[in-house]
Amino acid sequence: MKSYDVSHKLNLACVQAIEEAFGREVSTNDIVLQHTRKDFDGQYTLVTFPFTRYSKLSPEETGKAIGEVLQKNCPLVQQYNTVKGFLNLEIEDQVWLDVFTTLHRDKESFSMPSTGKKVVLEYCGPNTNKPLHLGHIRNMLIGYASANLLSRVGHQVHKVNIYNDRGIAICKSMVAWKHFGEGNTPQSTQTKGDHFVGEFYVAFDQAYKKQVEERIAEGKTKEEAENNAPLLLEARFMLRQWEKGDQEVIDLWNMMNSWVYEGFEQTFSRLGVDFEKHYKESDYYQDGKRLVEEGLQQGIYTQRKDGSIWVDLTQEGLDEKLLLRGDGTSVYITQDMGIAEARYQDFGMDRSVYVVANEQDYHFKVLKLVLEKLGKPYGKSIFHLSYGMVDLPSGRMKSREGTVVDADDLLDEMVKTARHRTEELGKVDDLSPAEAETLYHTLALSALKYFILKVNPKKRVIFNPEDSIDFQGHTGPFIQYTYVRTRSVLRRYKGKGFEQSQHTLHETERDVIILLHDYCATLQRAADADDVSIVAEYAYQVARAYSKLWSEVKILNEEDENLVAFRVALSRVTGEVLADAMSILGITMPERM
RNA sequence: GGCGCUGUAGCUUAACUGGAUAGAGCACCUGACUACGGAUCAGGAGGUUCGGGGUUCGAAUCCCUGCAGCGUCACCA
Repeated sequence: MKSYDVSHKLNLACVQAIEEAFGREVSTNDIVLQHTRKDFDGQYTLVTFPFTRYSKLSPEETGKAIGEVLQKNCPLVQQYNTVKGFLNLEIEDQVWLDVFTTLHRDKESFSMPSTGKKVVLEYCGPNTNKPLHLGHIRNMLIGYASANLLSRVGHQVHKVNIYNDRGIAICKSMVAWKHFGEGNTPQSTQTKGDHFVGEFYVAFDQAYKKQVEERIAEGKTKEEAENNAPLLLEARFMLRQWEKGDQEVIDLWNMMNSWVYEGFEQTFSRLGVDFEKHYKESDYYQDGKRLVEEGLQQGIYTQRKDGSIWVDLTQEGLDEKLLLRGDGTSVYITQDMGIAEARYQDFGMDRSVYVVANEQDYHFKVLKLVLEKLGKPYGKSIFHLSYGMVDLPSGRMKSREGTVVDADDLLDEMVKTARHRTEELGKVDDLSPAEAETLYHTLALSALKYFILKVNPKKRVIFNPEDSIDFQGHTGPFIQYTYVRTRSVLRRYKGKGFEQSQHTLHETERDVIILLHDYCATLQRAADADDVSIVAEYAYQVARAYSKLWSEVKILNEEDENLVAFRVALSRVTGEVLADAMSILGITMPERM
């Protein structure tokens, strides 16, 4: 809660006013204060319906009674008006000017105190047998931005990644490389490592399909053919060899995975995301077993005749769930239990956030319950930040059908578009080639990141590769452009610094100040809701309000030099808030564009 | 089939968690001091918030029901 928070002060004033007017104590939580709609006079509106039962008056009369007391007692309130059950409060301009003076003068005005809470946030979680795609991009952007947001509101955040680096999938790539690779490497073929390995995953699938067809032609049933095609048998054999620790297989596996990691690192860095630690499934997949044994000892889990271990979640409305196979090998959830434990040992976090698509909602419900039943502190700390998957107009992306939107290709495409648009406008023809390239990259990423992050993470999104992503309107580049304007003003201004002002506010000035005033509360709301799109939406509103101000008042060409100093200061703070909000989203601001 | 998620202008979306006449952007039409940066601003047109009930002073939001799409219910990960 900031000392300059007008709505908080108003909230308290309303509580007192209601007590004075009707002799009833109400809680601050009962007060619904909202920003006044544009069509009415005022900046805050109190909804008075809930208080009619105390006042025994009509909603409108209730509002008048409260408004009367507020006008008399509360120095913030200049005037009031009522419309039906809504009491609109007009705040003194000087209040807003004082708020702005604080925002402008006090370097700490947008900082937030440490909460002392440790958060581990996992995102990305790719398989190591193929390159990253649009789904991973959404995951990474949401993950990275959420981590920034949580950190911005005072938590200590650790970003981690999990590599799904073992299993049948990577074995397929390995088998295919042995057969068709001819000893080639990413270096020898000038191919990005993850793409290189991905090509063999596709090659496996094609060769496998061919084998299946041949065997069907030989008179085998479809099922027979699919289950016993030599390539598949070979991949399964390789998986078993891997689990046995066969050195040749392990070496091949290490080599191919290292190619993939190198490729991933390039994409991470291009996208501007990073991790404090990468967990590898292969290092931990055995580790959950001890926890399962523990649960079995405590009688929380049950063992069947075949030796498999299960947890009964029917009381919780779910099913019975397998935790350990009859032969003692672990399943997906077993390893996630182990990794949760490892993570707690590494970081001792208060909260563990998993940024994973909503197709795994059920899995995380189970994981949380299973660990809670064990009484582990990291059980109840689990939060699945479940986001909607990215689909194409034709439905789900399918690698087999080649409809996957590749992350690197999409980035290339965006940079190309940014270059075209920038060259078309011709505003920065004097930049050096290197500066220009940096700018195209900055704009391209802004367009892409904003496009994805402005949507509520929970919603499923449909991405049409045919439609290009906009650079105008409700977009990242528009917000960057607004920032660039504020920078342009600051570059040109040679006058004195702003101290304070007492002028009558222009409507657009008031609108901008109120938005800046709301910044910290908005960040908090976004963090509480684990919804970074709230930050994106806010940045857009600020940019729009400033653009409107730009068109309606003069800044540098205003005659009153105090007013110029004020508007320059307003431009500075606006620019800083825009840059800060966008940096949470992982978007950087150019000085010119 | 059980469970879960989603459904808002042609398209992409917002609505501060139950509040005023559902707010923007794109696309379409019209206009903007020879401009402190026009990647902008202003205006127009575009809505049965999937359908039907219910709760409430008040519902896009909560409850019931139907429809559509998707996910999940593997000794896959």
